Amino acid sequence: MASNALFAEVASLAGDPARAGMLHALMDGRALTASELAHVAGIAPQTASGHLARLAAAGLVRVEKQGRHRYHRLASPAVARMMESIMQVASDAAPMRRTVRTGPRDAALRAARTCYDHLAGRLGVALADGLVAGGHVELADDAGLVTGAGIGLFGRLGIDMAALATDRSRRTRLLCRPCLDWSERRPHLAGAVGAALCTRSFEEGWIRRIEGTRAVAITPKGQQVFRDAFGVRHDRQ
Amino acid sequence: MASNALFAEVASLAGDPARAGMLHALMDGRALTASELAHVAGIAPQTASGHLARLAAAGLVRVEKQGRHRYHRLASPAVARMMESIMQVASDAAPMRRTVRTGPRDAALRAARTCYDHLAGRLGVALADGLVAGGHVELADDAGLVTGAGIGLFGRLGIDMAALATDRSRRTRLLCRPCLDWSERRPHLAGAVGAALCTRSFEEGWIRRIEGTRAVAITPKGQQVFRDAFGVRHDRQ
DNA sequence: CCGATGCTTCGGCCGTCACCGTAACATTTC
DNA sequence: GAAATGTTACGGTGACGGCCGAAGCATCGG
Repeated sequence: MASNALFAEVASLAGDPARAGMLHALMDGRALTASELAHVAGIAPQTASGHLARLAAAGLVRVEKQGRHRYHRLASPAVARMMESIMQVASDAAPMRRTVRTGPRDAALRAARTCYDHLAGRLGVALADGLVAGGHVELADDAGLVTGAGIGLFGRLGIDMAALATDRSRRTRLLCRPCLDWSERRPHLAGAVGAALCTRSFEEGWIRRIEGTRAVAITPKGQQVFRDAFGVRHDRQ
Repeated sequence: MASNALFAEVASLAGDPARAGMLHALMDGRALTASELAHVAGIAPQTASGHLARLAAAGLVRVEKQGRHRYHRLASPAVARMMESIMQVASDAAPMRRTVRTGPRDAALRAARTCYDHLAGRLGVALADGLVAGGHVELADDAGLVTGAGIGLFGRLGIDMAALATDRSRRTRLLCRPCLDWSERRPHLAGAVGAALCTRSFEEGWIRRIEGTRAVAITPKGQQVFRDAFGVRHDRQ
């Protein structure tokens, strides 16, 4: 079977620690330069360059040259979903191993972070919980949908569900997807709705990025909105 | 980040051609012996044994000893979904490569096959199309749901939607999920409903396995049922 | 109890690949 | 134009890991 070789190549590319680190860093959906990626992976720039060339040739990342910089980003949401699913399997296996050493830097990540194009961590899970509790969203293991009440809520927050519909998915209620959180081990909101909610949160200043990581900080304004609109309590821990 | 090492380990395990072949063979959801897996991967039994030990230690496969045989199966649906998502990325990259040589043995696979626990290939896509066209199912990129009419249809086929509900997902309409087909590049039906439909199809003799592969053959009875219930025409090519 | 079968462990060979030093190329800035 | 910065190309080194042959354990059948 010819597809087997391609499969192995893709998985193998993701299987190198250095490349995995780079892909991980790209999971926030932003475009980074080769030097930045080399730094996060802890390798020399020329080594990173080679890795990135291979990742680009295989269609995992997309490069975009701009002046003397070359910005790299994940090639597609499909790649991000692949990363998620591998993380999922990895964290399933984790409990059986020795204690997962949670460094202090992980704390911010666990509190709130971006997961490619949507929000994850305790914030992401709390938002999903709040939406479910409020009857705005229904989530199952494999799928999710936005209710009529949810369409109204999102509309009031400036997210037009009808505008999110693509050619393929005209049923606006289906534009959401559960994404199992690797730190919380519970679902959070992904899909078009999750992405729109994340984008909106940045636009409105409800959250802001913490420099150099995928973690995000919740602003006072954000805490108020999340509490009022979604019923999310202040995250104390 | 500690999770990075686990991630790389899992991806790396899937990235070896021999192991990828074995995992691929396990994608039909059945349990196979170490010898069978060694055969499909084209390696010596002792080599396969080492691979399988590592896969089991990492939580990708589950072993089940039965007499002098040791049956291996995928550890969880999460592993199957990971495999699917990697295949997805791999097939996205494929068009850019040289022509995907489709051996004659692939023909049966393209016509109809199992994808872990549900049906894929032209049959799987045609079933999904028929269900959508008939208003029994709604499918978007990220999610799917069964309509009221769909619940009735599945009920008449002996699939009780209420019985499929788990603790987590009480909303029976959400028990379905689109799974992008690597050969057809269009979605087919996965999730609890897809799995139940596949199981039912074997029970009722609508399809039967083709020895030694994931491909399945559609029986005359099956062709009639698929045509009458789902509007699937006879698959000519 | 003995041979056959399925599976695993051990030891050694060999290819692959990640890595960096050095150097060249491209682009921006002064 | 020259220096600085970001990126790519090349060559050599070292290590990790896949592979098989041979031998050691389990289990089943006679």
